[in-house]
Amino acid sequence: MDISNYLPIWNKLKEEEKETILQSATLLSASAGEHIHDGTRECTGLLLVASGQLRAYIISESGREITLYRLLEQDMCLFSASCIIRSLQFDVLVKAEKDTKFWLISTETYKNLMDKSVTISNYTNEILASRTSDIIWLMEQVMWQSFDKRLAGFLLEEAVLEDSDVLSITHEEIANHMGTAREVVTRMLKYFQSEGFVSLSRGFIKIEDSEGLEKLVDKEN
Amino acid sequence: MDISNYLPIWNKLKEEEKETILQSATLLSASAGEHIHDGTRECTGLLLVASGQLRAYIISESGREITLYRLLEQDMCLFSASCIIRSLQFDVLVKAEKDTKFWLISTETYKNLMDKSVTISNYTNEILASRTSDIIWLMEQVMWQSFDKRLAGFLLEEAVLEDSDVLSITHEEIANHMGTAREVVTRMLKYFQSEGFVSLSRGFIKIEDSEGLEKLVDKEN
DNA sequence: GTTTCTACTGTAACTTTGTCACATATCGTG
DNA sequence: CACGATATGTGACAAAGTTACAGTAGAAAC
Repeated sequence: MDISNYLPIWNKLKEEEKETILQSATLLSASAGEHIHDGTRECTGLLLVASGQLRAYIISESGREITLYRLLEQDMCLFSASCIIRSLQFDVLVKAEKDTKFWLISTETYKNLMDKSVTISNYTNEILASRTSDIIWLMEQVMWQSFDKRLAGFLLEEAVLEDSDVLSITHEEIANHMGTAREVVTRMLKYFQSEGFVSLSRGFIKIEDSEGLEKLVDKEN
Repeated sequence: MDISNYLPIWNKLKEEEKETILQSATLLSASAGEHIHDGTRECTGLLLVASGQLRAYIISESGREITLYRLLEQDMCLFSASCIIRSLQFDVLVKAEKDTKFWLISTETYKNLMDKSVTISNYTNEILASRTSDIIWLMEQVMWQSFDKRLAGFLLEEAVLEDSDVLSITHEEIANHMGTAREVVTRMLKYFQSEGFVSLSRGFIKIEDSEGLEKLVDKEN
């Protein structure tokens, strides 16, 4: 399985462009928990996920985190390559949430490709726009959704990603995804448990009533 | 004064591209307060500000607003043209904050240019990345800054934009910029007044001690 | 198998911010 | 000057973030 299967625009590329990509992309692995890009300006390069799951997040001076979006198979991460696009002036961190394989394309290579190929440049646009959409969606959630709904939504989404009703996650990790404090998560989870939505044990959350959680998410007020 | 002075990449364009832009761009005006793009999917087109000031913002179901960024002379607004870039799936509204002149480039024209010119496509990338930076910066502010600092920063920035120590703005308008409730703004402004930072009157805020406000913004904790 | 250590969870008290319900004040217009 | 509309002020309460600490499960050490 080579990189061509993971680039939707592959067929639109010229032979020489394909060749350049094949030559310069290296397939790497990261185990769950490993840091891939630490947000400093040193350019990691362009990431294209082959399998597994990455998490892009920002972190405050005091160590508070919030997940901006996740990267699954075929997703491409531009923010780890801020040096390609001058105007990216912020520190997004990327770490593996599961064991992950990904291609790394060097920034020089990609920069060259972008400068020559409209196809690649326009594809980059699409990716950027798509990430921006994700971030604005997150902003809307953070600004205007009550925490109980957000947490319910997070648990349901997590169950999909894990493909299981039993989530292997700590309150602290949830807090880091959602940009809040661990105590706030604990408090709300206790409430969810008292309502019979979930049952709690150390390091695990079992979803007992996903319909109940869905109703909460969809509730009007 | 034509559009060429407002496009930094003008000199890099081919003659025919310049021609196309000159042909299709129309110079329009909007008075302060006027809506330019209402966030529905119908594509307004691409905006390029010649003079004045625009505000891009999002709005919640309950009518709460928050300003994502502002557009000044030479700034270009892509989000009013979500149909150019498929992946833009959100409703950003744009309104004039001052009397504004701007060029409107039709989406078809721009789409064609983007599909042919690497220069234009890459420039679009820069703009998108730059807006994304703004939004992430805003996210960091909203998540991790206390409200007193945010308000102090807002007042100082506003004074720069208005080039005056006397801001002609209501508490409600400030709340809409900052994504909070009017009462919260009133409460904090009263506190600022009691500290001698500002003096308040109906529809106006006078900055009496900008150093005090700056100190507040820069304060460690 | 018990002890010890560490990471995880629970909780109370308090601060800050957001919400709700009104009261009061100021300005422009008739 | 009265009236209506918009703007501001305020108290009581709710939701979420902070601080400080206590309890507890599971892994590691003995």
